[in-house]
Amino acid sequence: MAGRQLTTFEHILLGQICLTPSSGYGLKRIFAATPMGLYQPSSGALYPALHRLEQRGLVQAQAPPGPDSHPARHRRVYEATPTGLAAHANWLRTPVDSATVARDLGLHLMRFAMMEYVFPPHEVLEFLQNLATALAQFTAQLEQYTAAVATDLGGRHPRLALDHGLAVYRASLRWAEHAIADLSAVVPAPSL
Amino acid sequence: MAGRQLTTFEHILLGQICLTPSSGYGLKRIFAATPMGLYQPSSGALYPALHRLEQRGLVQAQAPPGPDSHPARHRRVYEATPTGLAAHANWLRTPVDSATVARDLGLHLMRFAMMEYVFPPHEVLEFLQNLATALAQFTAQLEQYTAAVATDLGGRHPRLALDHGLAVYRASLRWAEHAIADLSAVVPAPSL
DNA sequence: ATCCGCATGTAACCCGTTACATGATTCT
DNA sequence: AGAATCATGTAACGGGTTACATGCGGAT
Repeated sequence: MAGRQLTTFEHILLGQICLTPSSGYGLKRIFAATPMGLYQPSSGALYPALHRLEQRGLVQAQAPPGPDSHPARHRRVYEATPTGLAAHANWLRTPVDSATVARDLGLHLMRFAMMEYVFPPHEVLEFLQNLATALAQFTAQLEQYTAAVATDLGGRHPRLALDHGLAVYRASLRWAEHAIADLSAVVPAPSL
Repeated sequence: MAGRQLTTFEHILLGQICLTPSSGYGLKRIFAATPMGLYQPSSGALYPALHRLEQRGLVQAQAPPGPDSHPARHRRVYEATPTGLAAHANWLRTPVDSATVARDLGLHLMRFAMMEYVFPPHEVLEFLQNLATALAQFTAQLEQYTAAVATDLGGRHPRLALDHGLAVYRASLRWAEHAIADLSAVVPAPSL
């Protein structure tokens, strides 16, 4: 039934629509307003992606509500179908892989931002815990690699570049731990 | 003369070849061995890219050196042409834009790693200084944005995600400052 | 003799970018 | 009425992924 799996972009669109029914243009504005629009989708990416989501039955354009004359012609507001909501929740539950956590960090943060009203607190904490574990593993591997090639690195720059990675992922790990503490404060604990 | 500008991927391939003449397979191995091959190029991306670089006259396959029987059939080792070296140096000199420094951080680190034997120390320091400035500007903007939307952020997660960005880019900035200090120690200063 | 790793290449497919086209709504 | 903005769409193009094809070289 399901064809190939969704693009990252499609997943993010679907997530936004799950959060708030939106039109294509509305989504564009959201991307533009978002902290420093790191990615500004083009029309040629946006509208075809929405059509694909619609064809899969993950979203549907709201039927023009105005029963009168010309019912909101041209404006297509999409909302998520039950299938779409399920697909989105499923995506949010994708495990964090320590081998690719560095490459996918931005994506994981996106997922974290989107799971606030979809997951119960304990599942959010579980996600953050997995993220922290993956980051810890990754940094450990990086340290190990650094130690292994300590001498025969061709020059100072590669070593400094490694240091950068280490510094950044450690900061990310500290953030994850802080976020866990912050969110745990509200939800004291699953009582056991 | 020059068609459209090179892909990021093409620039990185060119840079590697400038550093060390390599075959396609050799480049593949380099990517695989590099700290956790965040990106593993496929044959379908690698070989066509090398052909494009060759057609532009940026690299050229070494003539089979063995004058005897079958001169290293099948192995194509590329080396950079003067044009290629110039294009690479030019790419390394691309300014760091504070508006996109977050998106391009990985790329800038890649460039930093590659400029060790291409640039004189003072130019490397200049690059790091520009990077630091851009990161400082970017984090300042992020802080400003955070303050502006402090109240009407819909939930806790978006705020935490912003905190993550801030933490990471601050770590990057600290690294840049550290790298400047580290490299300046060797090159005391341009004497004025 | 065969199997595996080296090494290069190609074709189908998909998606994002660029650039353009088009119509509706609102402001002046 | 005319301009700017809202809003959706499409065509050409390019490049990356997947998957496959091919040939050479050394190992068992």
